[in-house]
Amino acid sequence: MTPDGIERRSDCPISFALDVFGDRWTLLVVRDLALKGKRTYSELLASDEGIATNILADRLKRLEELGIVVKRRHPDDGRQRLYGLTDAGLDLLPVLVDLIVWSATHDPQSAAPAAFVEEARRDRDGLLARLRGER
Amino acid sequence: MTPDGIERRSDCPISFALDVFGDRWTLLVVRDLALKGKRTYSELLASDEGIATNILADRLKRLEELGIVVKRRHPDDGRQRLYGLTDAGLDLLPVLVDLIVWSATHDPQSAAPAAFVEEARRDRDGLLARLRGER
DNA sequence: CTGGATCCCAATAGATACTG
DNA sequence: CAGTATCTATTGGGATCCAG
Repeated sequence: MTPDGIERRSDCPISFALDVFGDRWTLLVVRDLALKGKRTYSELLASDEGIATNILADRLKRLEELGIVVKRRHPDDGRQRLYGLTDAGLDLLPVLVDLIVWSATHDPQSAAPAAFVEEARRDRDGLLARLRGER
Repeated sequence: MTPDGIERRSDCPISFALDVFGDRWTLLVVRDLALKGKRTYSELLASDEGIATNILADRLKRLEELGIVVKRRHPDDGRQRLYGLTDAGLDLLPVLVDLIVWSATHDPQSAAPAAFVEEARRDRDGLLARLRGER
């Protein structure tokens, strides 16, 4: 156990990334914040994959502790919280784009948007800059 | 359940990728084959992270079924098997490189090789081409 | 010997019911 | 609405067994 709360299995950077994202839900939360414009707990809870509420709460807390997500109060409605990505979270956009391209290429049933994939292949840097700017 | 044995939680390509790689071990096996030059079961078993033998056997079987890994007999020693990546496996190199860069940037205790990370930032395409060629 | 398969059991993840 | 509690299912570590 280290100061940031991650149990490192080795000093390999890929291993560290898997200690953070190596489960079936964490990166889906990041996806919803990074690419789907979701901001509130209920929006995140209504994912297509049907994330359970305890899992969502756990992952949001963990991502917040890791400095990947920030939680704020809604300026108008004090009950609501707004979730967003930090710079460290936005830096995951390359990983998300790579995963989309890989799945589009190798999943026989891929439903990845063709225009997005084509742009990712042709002008990856431009796409990433645009996605980052949209936040 | 689909023909390829993956249970899709949705038709999202990121979700599909996580259905395949969303655990703490699968991508470590890919890493050892893609970047560490490991080829045999015993070499893979001796990872820094201490993968258990049942987990390694399970992940190799799964990756083979998914067309990401190929298993052959050793030409000289019939007892040994040689594992390697298919093209679909090599196409994960971008993901691995992105994860290394992300960890190098955001892990306060990162031990990522500085020269590798610098090259990934400066000439990502060149690095990927070279890594692919080395296999 | 290498490359697994199997089993037991502990630990963790996750679905569902419930609460402030 | 935004979580917590509880209960169950799955994963994984470690030992052992087995086949070529």
